[in-house]
Amino acid sequence: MKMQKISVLLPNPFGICTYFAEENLMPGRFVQVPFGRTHILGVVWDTPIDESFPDNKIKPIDKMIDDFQLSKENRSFIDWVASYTLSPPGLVLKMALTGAEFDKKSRQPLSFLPPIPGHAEVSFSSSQQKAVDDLTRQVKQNTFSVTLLDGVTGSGKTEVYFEAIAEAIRQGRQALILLPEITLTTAWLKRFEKRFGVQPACWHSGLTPKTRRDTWQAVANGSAQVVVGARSALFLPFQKLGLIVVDEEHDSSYKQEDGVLYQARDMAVVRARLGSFSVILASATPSLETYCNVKSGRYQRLVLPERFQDAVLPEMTLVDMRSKEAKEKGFLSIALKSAIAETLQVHQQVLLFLNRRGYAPMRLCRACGEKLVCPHCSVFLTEHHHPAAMVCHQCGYTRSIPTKCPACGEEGTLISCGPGVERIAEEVAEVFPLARTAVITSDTVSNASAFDALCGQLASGEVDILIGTQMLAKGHNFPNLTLVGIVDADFGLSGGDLRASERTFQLLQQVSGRAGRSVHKGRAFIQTYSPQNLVIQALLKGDRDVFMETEIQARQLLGMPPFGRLAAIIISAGNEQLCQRAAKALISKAPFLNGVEFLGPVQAPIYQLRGKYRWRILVKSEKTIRLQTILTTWLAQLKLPSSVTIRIDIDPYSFF
DNA sequence: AGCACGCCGACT
DNA sequence: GTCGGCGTGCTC
Repeated sequence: MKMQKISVLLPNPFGICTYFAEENLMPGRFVQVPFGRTHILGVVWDTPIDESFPDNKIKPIDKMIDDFQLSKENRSFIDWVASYTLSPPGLVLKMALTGAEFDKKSRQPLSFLPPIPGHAEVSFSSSQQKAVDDLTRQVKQNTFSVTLLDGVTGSGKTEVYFEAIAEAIRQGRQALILLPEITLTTAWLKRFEKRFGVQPACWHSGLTPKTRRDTWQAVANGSAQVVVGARSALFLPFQKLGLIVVDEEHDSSYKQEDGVLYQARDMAVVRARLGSFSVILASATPSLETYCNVKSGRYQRLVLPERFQDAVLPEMTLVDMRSKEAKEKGFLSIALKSAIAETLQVHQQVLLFLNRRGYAPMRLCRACGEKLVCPHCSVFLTEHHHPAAMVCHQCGYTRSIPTKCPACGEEGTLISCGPGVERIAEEVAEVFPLARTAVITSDTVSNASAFDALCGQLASGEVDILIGTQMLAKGHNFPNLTLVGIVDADFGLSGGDLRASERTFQLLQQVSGRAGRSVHKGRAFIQTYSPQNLVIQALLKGDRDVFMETEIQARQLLGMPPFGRLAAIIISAGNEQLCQRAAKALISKAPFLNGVEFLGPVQAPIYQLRGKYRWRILVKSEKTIRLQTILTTWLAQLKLPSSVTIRIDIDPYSFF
């Protein structure tokens, strides 16, 4: 029989390889092929055959797999993401094949019951109904569109986009909902079940291999009609995707920070464009990028006003921590402490927010000035009391809390600097010994059931004071929670991060919004050392749009995204000299081009991370320039030692 | 990315 | 004398 050559994309950095097949297999077919000493799953790709590759090195495929195909839409998406992020297409395919296994058949495959679009009849206010009508019309049209669903918690965003999902199901198409933190969504799943009568398929990193395999297959064969998942769900092999909802679209966890570096919210829009369907971006505090896209008319916007007249904004009080009367000792101001006392008096609940895990962010020797740092990273070790240890928040390195200074050997001279949530809990216990407190961080609440248990405790009034990190920003409303204290509003404002202000504003606005979503009037106390700061002022006035406009102006002036393009080049190596030399070599080859700037190299803010030294180069260009092409030609010019790794981060979110 | 081969330190 | 560290080389 005559052998045909086919191009197969493999789920590894190699990507496209040529194989022999007995027939001309069409792109999208799954095949098992020999590769090195192993046999792996690949997909016949659209790429032309590499005729320069010698025939005698081409192996025949093992077998073809008939169960599924990877549609043209999915293949284009993989190619698009690869070329945009400058990642090998094979690594993007790998994300799409996580869970794909064909030889293993589940004995009892998980079946996903079809969601029932008309399971529950929902009544809407007139503005909600208008949004529902708009969104369902868009889903019906089967054309590409992006809509920002703009409304605070409690405005009925979820219920509104549920109707768009119902419409997609009625159209016989699949729907995908992306959520930032998939582990803490029991409440969301309950609402879904109430509306549709069944649970949707879930996709996240915590799935068992069996569930993963079953879910992958159910998505591929279309029997899973609705999938709710973390960002990686975007790469599932949907057969007839008709809607993507990105909930909490501003959430920075949509940016994948290792492996293939992509922004799931943006890629959702790309996926929808390739498949000609609608995307709904839902948020109470939209990202600046989305806000700008609405302004320019690229995205539509539907605003949901509060469902109830009350509970609009909590009463905001700024506490200037520079003033002497603000505090006597500790980290809670007199004003905040008396507000806590008042709240406890009337048996209402308090939330204290501090975005710092552990007891203290640093330990310092007051005899010699030594600070405890991580042996693998250039950061301070955070002191934790529960359990007691010094922990590196970058790499996880853990050691005991020393009793004497490791540098000068003095006994008892190490002091804890600054507060973490545990230290706030300690102060609360001293000042309010009778109050029942709970500390909520990723250290204390590691999974969905723990979080649910805690929500239950809070709802039933078993907790008076909740102390926690940003984990508390989201989640349901507690009607009896009427006071929010932001312990350190300035946290996150310093540092050269492009989105520091934006993120802080979003976070603090969400946290303060936890107060008084109920019949009771809510109050928020914001402790700050920089009361004149734009973010703090905007927060105080609750004026999102003014904040956004000012931030837009600042970014526009600097040519920063979304008004310009940005890529970060991170050069890392275990050998310090080698790393620096590579960085210098790279910059020396940087082309001189109009509208493109190469900034750096500089040592990364966290110079040493997990034992690797790191240098950074930032490339900034005008919006009209395709940065990827420039980067590829630039970086192809020189061969670096194999012990030096280069990472390209298009549209970077992290700058350390 | 895996997975091999290959050349130098602490153990039965 | 071996087990094993991860440096570099290869996979259609």
